Amino acid sequence: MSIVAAKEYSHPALTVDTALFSVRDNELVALTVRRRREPFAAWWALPGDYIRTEEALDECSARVLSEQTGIEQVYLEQLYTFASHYPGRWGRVFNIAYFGLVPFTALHPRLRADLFWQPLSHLPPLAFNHGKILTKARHRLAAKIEYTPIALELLPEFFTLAEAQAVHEAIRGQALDKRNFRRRLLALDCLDATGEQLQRGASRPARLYRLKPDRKTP
Amino acid sequence: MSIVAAKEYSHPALTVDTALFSVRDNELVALTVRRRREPFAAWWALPGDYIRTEEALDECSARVLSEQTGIEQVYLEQLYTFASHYPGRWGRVFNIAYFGLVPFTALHPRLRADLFWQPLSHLPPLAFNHGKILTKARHRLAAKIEYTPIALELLPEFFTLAEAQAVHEAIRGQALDKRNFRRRLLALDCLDATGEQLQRGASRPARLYRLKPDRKTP
DNA sequence: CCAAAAGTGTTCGCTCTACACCCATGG
DNA sequence: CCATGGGTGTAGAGCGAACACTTTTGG
Repeated sequence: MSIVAAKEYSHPALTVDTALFSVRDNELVALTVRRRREPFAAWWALPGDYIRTEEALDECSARVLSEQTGIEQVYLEQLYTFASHYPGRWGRVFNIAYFGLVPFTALHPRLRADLFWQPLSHLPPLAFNHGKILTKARHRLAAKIEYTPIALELLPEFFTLAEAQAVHEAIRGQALDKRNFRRRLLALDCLDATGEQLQRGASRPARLYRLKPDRKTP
Repeated sequence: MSIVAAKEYSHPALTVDTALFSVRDNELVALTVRRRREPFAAWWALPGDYIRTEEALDECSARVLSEQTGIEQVYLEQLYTFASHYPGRWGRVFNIAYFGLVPFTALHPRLRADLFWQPLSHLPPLAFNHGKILTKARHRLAAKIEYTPIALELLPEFFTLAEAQAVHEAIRGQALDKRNFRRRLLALDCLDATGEQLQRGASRPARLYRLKPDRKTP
């Protein structure tokens, strides 16, 4: 890298935009925000914002989710950086895209009219290049679920094995064998059986598990 | 993303820096450039530059490699984006890091005094955060070699199976079984046997292969 | 006692691994 | 004929996939 006066080069705007997934009724959904301003006023967009001076990238993604959706404590990882150009005063924009997973219950109580969980099977067009970001995030999720227990981040703190299986089935889009699923998940040794049970309806109660507190991030 | 006047936010410098790997004498090496200017004058750095206006990210990585090393036709993929801060007039810098693979022969004829292939076993300190970038690139390479034939990008157009095996062994740092390696690689169905043979020294000639022309990028 | 979801083992086939000898060539 | 690296097959172990019944509870 040859250092020269930086002003000879473009100093464009940088945003962090986050594709945030959850699972509702056994269906994979992504969070969108209704835009209020031009460009793309009234379109759905991913939560995102310009990066603030001195802010770290991971912090920025978490801050924006907190401000725009009220969600805290999200699993986040960096996804990809895109370069775009828009006519008018915005000009060149770089999006540093993040990829996030939350339990559906994390947002539900605060869901407002300008926030909406889009089922991935019926996505509307999104503002800017957010459709492309979401597509890439979806591929990352589909790939990563095959070799890490990352999908457990979509569940609340305590969950049953049946719930864990439903989440995996929603992402993979196909049914899994119950015995094989349980054996493999427990073999990863990342779950603690709490001893508690969940009684739901007219059936045998299910044991509740949670992620081991000292596990590595998936 | 709420659109506001962009000038309320930081408009920092953006660089693209590329960790370029090759294999020399069965050892994994990374290309570094000797810096001429402050900061970090005379330190080794990864090839990189500021992004030019209107330039796409992939193009920028390829351009910088071409300008600074003369290498064309490199396998490149985006790696990660880092945010750093340096005192003085440079201030905030974002590095969009790339990860590249080339046959060792691609550079050798043009190797100049300010370019050096660093053996990864004896890395000097690098300028800026380039040591961190290189570490991350190395992890990506080690992970990806396990499930894609990406390491073949380190070989010239025509190569023997023994050469392919040597490259994998250099990256993994351990010897592999010859029969198992060949069986697996050929089973991927990404190689064409050219029918040509390579005679080298006092031994049976080796068949030459090349990547199938219509293969997908690894 | 019936409906509903939870929980539990075994068999089979395939894939991965370990392993040793003959072949073609140049000197 | 000897040294050098190229090329080949098979047997055993481990892993993942397929598959059905019993248990616990509420109504």
